[in-house]
Amino acid sequence: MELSSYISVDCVIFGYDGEKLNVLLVKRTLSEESNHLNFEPDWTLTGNHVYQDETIETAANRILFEITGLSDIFLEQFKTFADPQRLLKPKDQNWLKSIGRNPAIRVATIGFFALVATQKVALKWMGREVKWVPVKEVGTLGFDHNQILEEALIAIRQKMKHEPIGFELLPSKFTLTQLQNVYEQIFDAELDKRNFRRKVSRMKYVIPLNEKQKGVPHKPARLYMFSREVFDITNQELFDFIV
Amino acid sequence: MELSSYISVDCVIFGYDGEKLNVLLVKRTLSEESNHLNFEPDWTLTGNHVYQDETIETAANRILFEITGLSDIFLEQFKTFADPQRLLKPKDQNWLKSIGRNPAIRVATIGFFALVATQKVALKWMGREVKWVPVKEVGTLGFDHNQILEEALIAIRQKMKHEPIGFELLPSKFTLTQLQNVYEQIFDAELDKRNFRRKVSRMKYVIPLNEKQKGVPHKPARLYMFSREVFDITNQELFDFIV
DNA sequence: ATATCTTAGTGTCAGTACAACACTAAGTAA
DNA sequence: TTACTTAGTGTTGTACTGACACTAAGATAT
Repeated sequence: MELSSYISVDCVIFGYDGEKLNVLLVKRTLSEESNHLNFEPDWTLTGNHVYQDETIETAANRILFEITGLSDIFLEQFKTFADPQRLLKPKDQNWLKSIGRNPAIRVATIGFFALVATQKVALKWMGREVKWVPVKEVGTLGFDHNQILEEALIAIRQKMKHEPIGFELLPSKFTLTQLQNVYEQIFDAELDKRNFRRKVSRMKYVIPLNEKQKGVPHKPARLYMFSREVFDITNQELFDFIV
Repeated sequence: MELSSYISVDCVIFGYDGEKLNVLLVKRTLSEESNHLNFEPDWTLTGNHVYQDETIETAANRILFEITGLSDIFLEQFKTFADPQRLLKPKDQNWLKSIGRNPAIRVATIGFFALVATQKVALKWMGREVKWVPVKEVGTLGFDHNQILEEALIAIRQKMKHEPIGFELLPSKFTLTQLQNVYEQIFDAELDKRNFRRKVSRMKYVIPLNEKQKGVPHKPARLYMFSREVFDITNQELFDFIV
C-alpha cells in the first residue's frame, strides 16, 4: 500500500552564450543490442538516481561536476515530480528496460535548476552526447522533461525578481549590455537601455571597473563586477506585495 | 547503491483565528505497550505516506480532507526534504519502531503548505490529538519538522508577494482590518492602515459589499469579498525585479 | 586621413506609488 | 448622556517608473 520507490534528481542546467538562454540536454539512444526496437533517439535533461547515503543536493552537485568540472555552481531545488504515470509512456518504458532498470518502479524526481557561467562542458556524459540548446528552441524531450523545464523557467524567473542571480550566468567581469540581455532573455521581454542602467546604478553591488572590453569592432564598453559582500550588506529586502 | 525509499508528504496547515497565524500540529505519543521507553510526548506536522497509485497532491489532499472535511483547500508544494539523516534521532527512531515501521528505510518527504479559512478541525486524526498553535509559539517539534515549518513560512511569504492568497485564510466576507492583520501576521510587520487601504482600493478584485459586521461592540466595519474572476482578468503580473 | 559602421553611454519630464502622519464617525455598553 | 472602541479618511514630500533621441568612442574599409 505504501510507496517504495526510487529517488532521482534532474538538473535543468542553464547557460548563456552571449546571445540566448540555453539549456543543457543529453541524448537518449538505445544500446546496440536493444536497437531492434527502432528507437528514435531524442533528448532529455541531465538526471540521475540518488545514492543510498547522499543528500539530494550532493547528487545534483555530482551531476554538475561530472559535466562541467566545477563544484561551486549556483543550484537550487525548485519542485518535485512524482506522478505515478510520469514514466509510463512506451518509449520511456523501452528505454528504461534497455538500460536494465525495472520500469515498473515508481521514480520520484527532485528538480533542480543550475546557472553556469561557462559554455565549456564535457562532450559526453555517462556515454551520452551533450549539447546546449536555446530554451526557445527545445523540442519534445523524453520522460516528463518538457514539464520540468517549464517549471524550472517559472522558478528561475520568480527567483530572479528577488535575488541577484543574473550574474551567475556571466563571467566575473561583464558589461551592462550583457547583463541587460540576460534579463531580457530570461524574462522574455525587452527592457529600455537607459531605464535599466539607471536601475542598476542604484544597486551599489554592481561595481564599475576601470577596465574596458577588448577586441570588439566598436566602442568598447566598460566592465562591471558583482559584489556579493556589498549585496549582503546593503540589500534591504525589497518589500512589496499585492493583496 | 541506488536509493529505494519511502515517499511521504508533510502538510504545513496554516490557519488564522482573527488574531494570530496558527499552524496545525498533531501529538506524538507511544502506544501503550511501547511506553516502557519513557517517551516524552511531543508534536509534529501532519504527514503521511504516499500510496502506490496516488499522486503526491492526492496524498496531501487526503490528509487535509481527513482533518478538515474540506476538499478544495489551497495547497502547494514548496520543498522536498530527503536528507538521509533526517529521521535518525533516537527519539524519532523509537517512535517509528513503535508504530511498526522499519526505521532504517530512508524517507523523502515533500512539503506542502495549506491555507484554511476554518478553525474547525477534527479533534483527533489517526488517533492522534490535534491542535492549533500560533506560529510564533511553536516549540521543538518531532523529526525535522521545525525546519520544514521554517521553509514553509519562507515559501508562503514569497508566494504572498505575488499572489492574492491572504483571502484563503479568511471567510468569504471579511473586513479590511482583518485582511491587513493577516498580512501583518504573515510578514511579521506592522502596516499603516491608510496606506494599506489605499493599496487595496486599487485592487479591483477586492470588492466592497453593502453589508456590515454584526455583533461587535463598536462601529461595525464594512465587509468585502475577493473575486478570483476579476483578479484573473485585471491582474497584469506585477513586473519588477532587482538586478 | 577620412568616412563609415557599430555599439556605448547619457538626461528630462510626466505619472504613479510610497511612507509618514491625526482626526472624525459610528456603533455598543454602562 | 457619557465613555469606549474600532472604522474610515486626505495631504505632502519623496522615489521610482516608462517613454523617448542624440552624441561618443573605437574599429574597419577606402
